[in-house]
Amino acid sequence: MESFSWINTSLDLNTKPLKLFNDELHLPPVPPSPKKKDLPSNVSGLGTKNLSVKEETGALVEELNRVSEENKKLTEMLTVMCENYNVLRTQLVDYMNKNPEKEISSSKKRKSESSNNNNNNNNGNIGNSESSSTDEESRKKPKEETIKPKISRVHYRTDASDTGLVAKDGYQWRKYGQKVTRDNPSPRAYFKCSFAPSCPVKKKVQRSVEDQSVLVATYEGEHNHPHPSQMDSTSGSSRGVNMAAGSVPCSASHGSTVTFDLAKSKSSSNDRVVKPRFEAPEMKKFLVEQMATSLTKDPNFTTALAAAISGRMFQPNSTEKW
DNA sequence: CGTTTTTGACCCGCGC
DNA sequence: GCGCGGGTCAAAAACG
Repeated sequence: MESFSWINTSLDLNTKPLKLFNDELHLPPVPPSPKKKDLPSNVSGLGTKNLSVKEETGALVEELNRVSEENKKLTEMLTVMCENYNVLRTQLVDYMNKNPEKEISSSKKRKSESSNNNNNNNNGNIGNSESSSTDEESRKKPKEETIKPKISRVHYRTDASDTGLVAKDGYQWRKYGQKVTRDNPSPRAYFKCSFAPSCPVKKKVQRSVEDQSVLVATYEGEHNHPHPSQMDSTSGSSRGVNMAAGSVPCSASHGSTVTFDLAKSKSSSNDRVVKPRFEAPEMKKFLVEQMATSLTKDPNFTTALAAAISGRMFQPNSTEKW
């Protein structure tokens, strides 16, 4: 039951062109920690070659084409991944429908807690009300097809040496308890969202029994407030943070059909924006973390990145084209 | 000084 | 009814 497979987010990037590009410019290898004062002396030889400007622009255009093609490929890959995920999720839901007695024993919560939730939900009809009422209903009528898990589980890979139980998902959490459970020697930490009680989301974080370097975070409920990292960026025109959060590839490719809705929810009143997005911020974060990890671990990527940065540093004028 | 973390006590559901 | 175990509370400590 508990076995899970990691999404292979290793993108196997085609980093060669960047290296070639670097070589074509006859640039010196990037020093480990280049000081900016050294730059002019390094570049001085480059600036004299006016003849090679055309070659360079040609190479740039070629490179641009390559990159956009690669971008297209990546987008397609991500789309396929999203679709695969949806298929898997559908299968899981089907499976759980066929085996109702095995699934989620999560609804055996305290009475007081559920009453609290109801109180909250009566006041503000925001997003989460649907899921908790579903929880109530599912307790009364377990045979209905309402298996919409408001509980999602996310796995974070961390350093094995990192002893903390901090799953960095961007939200602010307040720890309210810690327990050593029977089946797992490592303690389980209990967190509430810092916006509690207005935001009823809770999470449990515990290291995996099988792999101590894996943090298993179990989320209960949905945040009824925007992601903290998005609050600053949404107001301005720059969407840099959002792009970094990884929502772009799906929106760029497939419109609203591609959604990660682990914690299935009808669109809340907050969702005025028409832009397609991952429904579960945890899932989004998870994907981003995975991609970031696999990217940073990939020496090809780091060298390519260094080459790209150095290329831009030596050609400050060309930045306008990007 | 306000907020967060720690940690032992307590609550509650479940199985026997 | 009792014990067990997971989840939560809340006072004290730690922290910024």
